[in-house]
Amino acid sequence: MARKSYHHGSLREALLEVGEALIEEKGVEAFTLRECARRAGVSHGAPAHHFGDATGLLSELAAIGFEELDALMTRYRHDGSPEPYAQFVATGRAYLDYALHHPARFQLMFRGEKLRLESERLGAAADRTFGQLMDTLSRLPRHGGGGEATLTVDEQAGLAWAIVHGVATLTLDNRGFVECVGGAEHVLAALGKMLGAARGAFGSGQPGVAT
Amino acid sequence: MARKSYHHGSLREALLEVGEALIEEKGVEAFTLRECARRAGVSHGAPAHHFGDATGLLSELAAIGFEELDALMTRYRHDGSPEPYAQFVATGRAYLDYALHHPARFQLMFRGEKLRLESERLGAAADRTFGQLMDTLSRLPRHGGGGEATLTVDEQAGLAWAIVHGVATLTLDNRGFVECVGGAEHVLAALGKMLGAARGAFGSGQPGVAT
DNA sequence: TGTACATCAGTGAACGCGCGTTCACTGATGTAC
DNA sequence: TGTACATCAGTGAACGCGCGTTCACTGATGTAC
Repeated sequence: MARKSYHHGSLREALLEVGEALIEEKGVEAFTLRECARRAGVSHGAPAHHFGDATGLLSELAAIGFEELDALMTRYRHDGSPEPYAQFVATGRAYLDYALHHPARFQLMFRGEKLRLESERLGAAADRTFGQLMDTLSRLPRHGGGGEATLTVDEQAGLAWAIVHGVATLTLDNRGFVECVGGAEHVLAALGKMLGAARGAFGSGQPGVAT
Repeated sequence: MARKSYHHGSLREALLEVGEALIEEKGVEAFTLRECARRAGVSHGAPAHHFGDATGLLSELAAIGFEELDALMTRYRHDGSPEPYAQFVATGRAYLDYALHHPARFQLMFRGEKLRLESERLGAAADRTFGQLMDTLSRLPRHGGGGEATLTVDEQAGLAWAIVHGVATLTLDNRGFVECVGGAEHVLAALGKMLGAARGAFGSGQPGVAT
């Protein structure tokens, strides 16, 4: 790992890798630029040349996170049936998988703390991800009747997003949830069942099973 | 506000009040014992006599939070119809109201960071709250068929909890959510509609409307 | 009622720590001519 | 091909900051006799 040259060569990438490992290991709160520099084997002033300050680096990490999540959703959707329900389930599955496999980055991305929200890359990546989410949900067929019980696209999307996000954050943060109702898989399976029964509200297509 | 005596008299309570204000104002992460002491007009060593360290004080705050949330749920349930759906909606409503009115404390309670999880008062209060949640949900009638689509108590509870928690955390943390799908009220209304349509899965009683 | 003593609550000075930030610097690299 | 120069990336010492923790202390309070 010893550097030969005075210049690192790819310090930017190295800092991102090391920063990722750091938050995954000790939590977002424990993140410091100095520790990052230390792990990258570089003096503590060096990171400033690339990221300015800690928020800069974390925002970049969050942006990468959204890009990955977006790609994961696309992949899951592509690998499954094109049927709207299946697409919806694939998207939710990707969201949940991402959260459970990258808990610290998920928190970084969705809590929005310590992020420079004006960051162009971050904003674009987040918009693209949320856009894909909304797009998938908007393709679900509406409830046929057109009466009072019809859910609008927004309502449908909000509920679906809330369920998946709720399962993800409760599973990550809350022991009580896991103890009381079983793990995320358990709840996901229940969601599949409910979608079957509730397809009147969520649209009239075939229910996709979440397992 | 000047103290007459050398002893504060009710420093413990004062520190809790001041700590509450501090996290609500600057976020849980910015909480320090020294700032607490400063605001209570007391030397920075004094809090140690009552709480040991920062985690001790925060755990006490979280315990109080659970006690309040538990009481709020009880009140909402008591004020509404005894019908199972209404009870369920009242519980969720209390959960959401609490989160939106005490965002920092809600985060403190549910993220579980910086808490002494062995704390007796905290554990008891949390258990009681989650118990009430589960109890309310378990009274919802089961789906009649008994077939594959039947949700168990745990599944039903997990889904309901996840929805409400998801709405709460996304509303608090995520600008994108609010922009894409409207506010918490909007989503709650949608939940009411969906419950109507999905009552086959959530039980066969009267649907309660969440608005 | 008074005295002696133990206990408790709050003080304030001191310590070491790791942090972010600054700054003059130096080694490496690229480019113009 | 060589030289001169600008620019960039990384160095390392120094600074001030607020934090938690420790410790000997002192004022107040309660209790035993």
